[in-house]
Amino acid sequence: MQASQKTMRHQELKALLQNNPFCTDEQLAEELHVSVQTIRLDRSVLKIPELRVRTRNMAEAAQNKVRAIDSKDIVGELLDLELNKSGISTLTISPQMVLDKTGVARGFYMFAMANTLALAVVDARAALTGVGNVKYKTPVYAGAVLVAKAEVVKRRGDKFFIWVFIKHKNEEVFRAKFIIVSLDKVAEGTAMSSSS
Amino acid sequence: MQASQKTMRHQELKALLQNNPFCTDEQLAEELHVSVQTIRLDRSVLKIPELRVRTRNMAEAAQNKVRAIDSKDIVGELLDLELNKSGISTLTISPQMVLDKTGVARGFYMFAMANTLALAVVDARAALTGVGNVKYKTPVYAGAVLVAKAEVVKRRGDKFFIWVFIKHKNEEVFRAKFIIVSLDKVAEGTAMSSSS
DNA sequence: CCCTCCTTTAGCACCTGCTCATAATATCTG
DNA sequence: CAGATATTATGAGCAGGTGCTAAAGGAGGG
Repeated sequence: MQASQKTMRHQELKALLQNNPFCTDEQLAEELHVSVQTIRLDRSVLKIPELRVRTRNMAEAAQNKVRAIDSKDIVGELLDLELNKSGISTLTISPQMVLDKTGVARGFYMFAMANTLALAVVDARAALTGVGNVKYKTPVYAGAVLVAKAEVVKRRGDKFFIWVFIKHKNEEVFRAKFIIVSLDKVAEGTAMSSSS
Repeated sequence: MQASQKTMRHQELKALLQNNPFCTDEQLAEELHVSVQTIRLDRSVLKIPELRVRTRNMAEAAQNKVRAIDSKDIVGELLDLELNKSGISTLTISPQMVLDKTGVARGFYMFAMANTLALAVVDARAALTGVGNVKYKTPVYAGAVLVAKAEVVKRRGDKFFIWVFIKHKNEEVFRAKFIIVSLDKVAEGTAMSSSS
């Protein structure tokens, strides 16, 4: 049960291409100490296309895909939702989300997560954030799986008072209070009163 | 002075590649009703690389772009900075940053812009946001060019109290108060003495 | 009218990074 | 040891070019 060198090589191959997709078979062969033919065979087994096709796919995908980030990746995924009452979402901190210097996640990801969840909770076709009040309690590092819970604590007319807590492994890392203004009835235009 | 058909063809060539970069010389030749050799010659004059290189450049650029989005595109560009005192940055709201339903910019872009600016102002190798207090005053739509001004209003030890105002055409659309905690001891070479 | 200059084409050798097929070795396994 | 499996070698062919040389085609000037 030596996990057949082949299988291991396949893993390595995939890993290599992961962090450098622009690699010719020749380079891969050298890296893995096998012949070019072996690499070709491996690629064909693993259904990995040749360099040019890989490159091309990336270039094509890039034209459309680039923008996927600013919705899903930033705001997390909704797990549970009770309109006008509460909601739960998760977000995994990726290495791109942290500051190089400290390795700590940029604060606005937590804000975005909380704010988006708060907006989702409000049962309105459109809603805007009026005020926000946030507190960062503990730094968060890459890889952390955050869970946010939002709760409507008060409602006055078109204004929803919502609290959001974000936890990482049962430790609270962030909390926020929002006042969300529903634009549902109030037609477009100056819906934002938000007294100062 | 017939603007030499050649020059016109060059323009057309560039235009063609603009909206379909994945085009072989052969296809281009057919499109422009000239021979492949002419296309090659034109490309070489215009310093347009061959298909494979073009594709590759795009793919490579895409890799960086993904990263560029969550830093630059979200947080704006720094225009002016006086460490420990003030800073100014701009951010243009792109169509991707708005909510489909209302066309209003997602609130966390303003938050991210303000927060990042506040952090930049603090003259420390590392700093974290402690608390934030934000208020959205007016909705912002795509195309808006936002200008944020940050000012340190108070400093107590490692805590900086910073106010940030974001304006769009002289109208205040957002304001925030942050307490930023510096993780440095005391920044060296500070321009401002500031009581400690 | 011919001659010259510029543009456009053509032809050929070569390159990279493959595919596809076929065959010859290694290497392990029962 | 045979047999299977894994690896390597070999050769032909393809796409989409580069680079170079050379020839054909006007269009205008003298």
